[in-house]
Amino acid sequence: MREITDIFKAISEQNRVRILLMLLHKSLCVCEIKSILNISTPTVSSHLNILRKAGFIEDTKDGKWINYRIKQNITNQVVIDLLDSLVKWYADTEIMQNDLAQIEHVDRIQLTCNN
Amino acid sequence: MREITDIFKAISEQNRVRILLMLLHKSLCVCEIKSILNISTPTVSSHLNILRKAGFIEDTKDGKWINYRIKQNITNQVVIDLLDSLVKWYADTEIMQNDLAQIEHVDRIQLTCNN
DNA sequence: TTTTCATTTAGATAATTATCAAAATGTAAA
DNA sequence: TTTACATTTTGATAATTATCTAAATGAAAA
Repeated sequence: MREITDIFKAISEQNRVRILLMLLHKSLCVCEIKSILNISTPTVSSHLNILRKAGFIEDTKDGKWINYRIKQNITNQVVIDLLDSLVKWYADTEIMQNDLAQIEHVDRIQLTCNN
Repeated sequence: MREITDIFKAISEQNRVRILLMLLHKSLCVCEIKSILNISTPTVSSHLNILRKAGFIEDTKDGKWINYRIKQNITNQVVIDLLDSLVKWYADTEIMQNDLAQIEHVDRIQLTCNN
């Protein structure tokens, strides 16, 4: 029971929902997410950790960067159902549309990730 | 967007999920809920207020008591979908089975609600 | 009209959470 | 083997939340 409410808690914060919606369209590194959400790197890292523990995402190494993406083989039915629903529920929101437009033009090479 | 995360917040707390699952089977008053969750009356009242603001429940008067029940004409699609999923997600949990067994035998007349 | 009693509100407190700056880590490139 | 830099961890702080007791409210019954 605690496990399920932790999944709900994970999507109860706007920045984390924005991260999930972006990752549903494209894998991203911490500094790319930071550049869109305009919050500090440690805060992004903390949100990613919460989403990972809840079972939504996983990470893979890519040179200097760590790519975060939606988990590949999800077995938890709550997580499966919620990922499926999130796009539908947030489709009409302006913030999601803006974020998705922005990730198309994000370039990690040009980002200075510590500032 | 804020409105949707508030809905997730509402179901991110175990006592509130237990209340929703019970109300999906039977309307209940504050003191009946209190007798099952073993928390104080004001705390139950606060949880019900959060669930009401999120759009899950409504209340009707019944003599001395106020009956809380699942909202009758829900238009918010997130709330509709979540109520539909909650039973499925929690069906296997021991707490839910215990709670549902208990509400069958609850008798508001015998409960002393202020203690 | 007074009393009773279910519920809500107020006020206080302890726990949790989102956040940041600074320091640590770890790895790829020079 | 240094250096550079993306990310994580640490430590601190402000905001939010769950909870309680005590007081207030409001309506039904006596």
